[in-house]
Amino acid sequence: MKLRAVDIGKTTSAASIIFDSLRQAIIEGELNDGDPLRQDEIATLFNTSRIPVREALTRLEQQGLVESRRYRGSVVAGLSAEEAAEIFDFRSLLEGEVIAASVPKMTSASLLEARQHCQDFMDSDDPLEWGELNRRLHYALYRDSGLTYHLKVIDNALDRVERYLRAQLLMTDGLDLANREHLAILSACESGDAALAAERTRQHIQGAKHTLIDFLEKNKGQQSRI
Amino acid sequence: MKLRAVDIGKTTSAASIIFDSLRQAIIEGELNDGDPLRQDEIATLFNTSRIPVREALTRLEQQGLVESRRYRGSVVAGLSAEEAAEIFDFRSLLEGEVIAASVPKMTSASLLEARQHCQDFMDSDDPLEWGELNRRLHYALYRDSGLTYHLKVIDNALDRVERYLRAQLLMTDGLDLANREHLAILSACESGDAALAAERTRQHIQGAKHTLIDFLEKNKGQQSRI
DNA sequence: ATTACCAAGATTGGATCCAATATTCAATAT
DNA sequence: ATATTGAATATTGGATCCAATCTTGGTAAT
Repeated sequence: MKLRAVDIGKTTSAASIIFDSLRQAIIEGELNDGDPLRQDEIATLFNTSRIPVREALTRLEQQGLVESRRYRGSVVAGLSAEEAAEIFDFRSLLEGEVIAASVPKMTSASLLEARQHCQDFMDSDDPLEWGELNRRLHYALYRDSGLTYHLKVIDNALDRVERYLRAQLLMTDGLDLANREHLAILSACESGDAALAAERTRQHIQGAKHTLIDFLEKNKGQQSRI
Repeated sequence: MKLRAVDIGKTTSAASIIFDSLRQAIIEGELNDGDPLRQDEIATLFNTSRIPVREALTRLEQQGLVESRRYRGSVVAGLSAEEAAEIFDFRSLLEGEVIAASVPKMTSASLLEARQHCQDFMDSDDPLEWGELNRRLHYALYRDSGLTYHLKVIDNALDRVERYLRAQLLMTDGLDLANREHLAILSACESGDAALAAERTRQHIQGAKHTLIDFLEKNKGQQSRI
C-alpha cells in the first residue's frame, strides 16, 4: 500500500477555529481595544458550548491579545503608545538579527518569492491584505535563517502591533515609503550584504515606529478608528 | 467603612494554581522531556475536575513548555541541542540590549538588591534554588530599563532552558565561573558602563551556551538525568 | 441629594456527563 | 511466529449543569 491517508474533515478542533477567528478579528482591527469578549456570545456565534471558547480565550490571553480578569471576563487588549514603541524596538532588534543570519543562507527561490511578495504588496490596495502580505514577505526574507524560535516570537510581536502598522501605512506616503524600503532591503539581500540588509530592516521598523508615535501624538485622546 | 476586603483563599483560580505547579515541576526538571501529562491524573492530584487542568495545559502549551496533540494528550516539551543553542543566542541578544537600557536608569536600591542576590547565589548550594535566585538577580539588573515586554519574553525564554542551565552550573567550575561573571556584570553596572555591562552579559550567556553544547555532545543519546 | 445596602440578573469558573478518537490486546489468518 | 483485525479500554474534546462572583438597579437611611 503506497497511499498516504489524508483526513477530510474534523482535522481541527473547535477551539482552534475559534482562536484563529478571534485572532484575525483582533489583529485586523475588526474588534477594538477594550471590546468585551463574552463567552456565551461567541459560543452561540460558532454554534458550540463555552468550553472551546474558553480555550481560545486563554490562548489569546497568553499571547497578549486579550486581557482577562477573574469573574469579569475578557476584553481585547489595548496598547499604549509606550508599549507600541517598545514592541517596535523589540522587532527592530530581532528582525535585524534574523535577516543578517538569513542572508548568507538565502536560496534563489526565497529571493524570488520575496520579490513576488514585494510586487503583490505594491499591487494591493486593500488595507486588510497588507498585514498578510507583509508577513509573507518578511517570512520569505527570514526563514532561511532557520531561527524558528526567533521567528515565532517575532510573529507574536507582530500580532500585537499589526493594527497600528496599518494606521501608519495609511498615512500620506506611508505605503510608498514602505514599498521603497522593502525593495531596498530586498536588494541588499540579493547582493548578499547581510549587514546592510540588517541595517535597512532596523531602519524600516524604526521609521514605522516614529511615524506611528507622531500619529498617536496628533490624535491623542481622540480614540481614532483605524 | 474604609477597609477594602482582601480575600484570603480563593484569590487565585484552580487553573492558575495547577499552571504554576506544573510550570515549576517542568522547569525544575522534576518532570522530564516526553513525560505524559494525563488530565485525569493531574485532576485527581489537585482534587479538581479536568477543566482547570485543561486550561493550565493550554497555557503551558502556548509557552512552549508542553506539546499537545489532538486526542493524544500532552507531554513535557523536549529541547534539542540546536533549539537550546538558539534560545541562548536569543537571550544573549535581548538581555544585552535590556541591561544596556537599564544601566543609565539604575537606582542604588536596585544595585544593592542585585548585590544581595549575587551573594545569595554564592551562598546557596541547592541546585533547585539557583533558578529562582538567578531570576531575581537578573530581574534586579534589568527592571529599571522599564522594558516590560522584553522582560516578559526573556522570562519565557528562560523557562525553556532553565533545566539545561542547571546542568551547566553543575559542571566543574560552572558555579564559580557564573559567580565571577555575575560580579563582573554587576561591577560594570555600578560603574555606569552600559556597553561593558551588555558585553559581559552577552558573554555570560554565550559561555553558558557553549558549555551546555559540549555537555550535550558528550552525553549524546544517554538521556541524561539532570 | 447622597450614600449604604440588598436583591435580582448576568457572567464566569468548575463539575459532571457524553461523544469522538486513540491505544491496547486478544483472537485469527497467513 | 508474524501480521492483521476488531473489540475493550483509556483518554481527550465538547455539552450541559451547578456554584461563585460580579454588576445593576432599586430602596432606605442620613
